[in-house]
Amino acid sequence: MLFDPILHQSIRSKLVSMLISNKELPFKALKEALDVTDGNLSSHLSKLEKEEYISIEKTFEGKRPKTIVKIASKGREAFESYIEDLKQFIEEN
Amino acid sequence: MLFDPILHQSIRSKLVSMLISNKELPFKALKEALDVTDGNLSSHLSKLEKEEYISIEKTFEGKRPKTIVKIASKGREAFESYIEDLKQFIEEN
DNA sequence: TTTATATACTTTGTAATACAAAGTACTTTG
DNA sequence: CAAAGTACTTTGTATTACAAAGTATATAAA
Repeated sequence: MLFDPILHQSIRSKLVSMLISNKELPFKALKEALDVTDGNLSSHLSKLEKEEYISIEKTFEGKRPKTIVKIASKGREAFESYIEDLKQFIEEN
Repeated sequence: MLFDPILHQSIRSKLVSMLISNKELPFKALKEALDVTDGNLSSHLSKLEKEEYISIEKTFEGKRPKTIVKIASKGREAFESYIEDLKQFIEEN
């Protein structure tokens, strides 16, 4: 039984977890909480968006660009399954 | 908090888990249980051995080569920590 | 008895990943 | 208005994860 390869990665699982408990988060908040470089976060977000696990909304805060990230239903379901898989793995060990 | 990159991989975590509950296992049994190709298993074993998570013993069964794999103390400890990390992650979610 | 097939692996090649560095497009500040 | 800052994305690269091909020996078939 293989774990979901999209979520079985330290940064992405934490990222998705944050989006589930927060409804929406800006790029900067994610970057700081996850302690990653801009480029690294950008590529993880692109990957999650491509898989439709999250949605990315580009807005403005005053005159500055602002990227708002939200969980998508597919991402929420995948995360729940992933947690169940982890639970089962732990129970077996 | 990042998960141990050696263990945070579907095949390797399952492999190490098998070694913890089995004391020792031959190459073939691992290959069949994990449902991987020879090459893939070989490289995962090499990686775990390089990290001293496992030990690999080359013996013979009759005239045929036989590779016996065992958990090493470092691997056992790392696995226990990894499980604790997973538990904590689950509790937070 | 050479030839083929099987066993038990390891090495090599390659596509995908994870990351930082560099780049883009502004905006603010000295 | 030049320099520095903000908010990202794109590019380059080292590392992975995997299967295909290779190595070495053993057994079976012709």
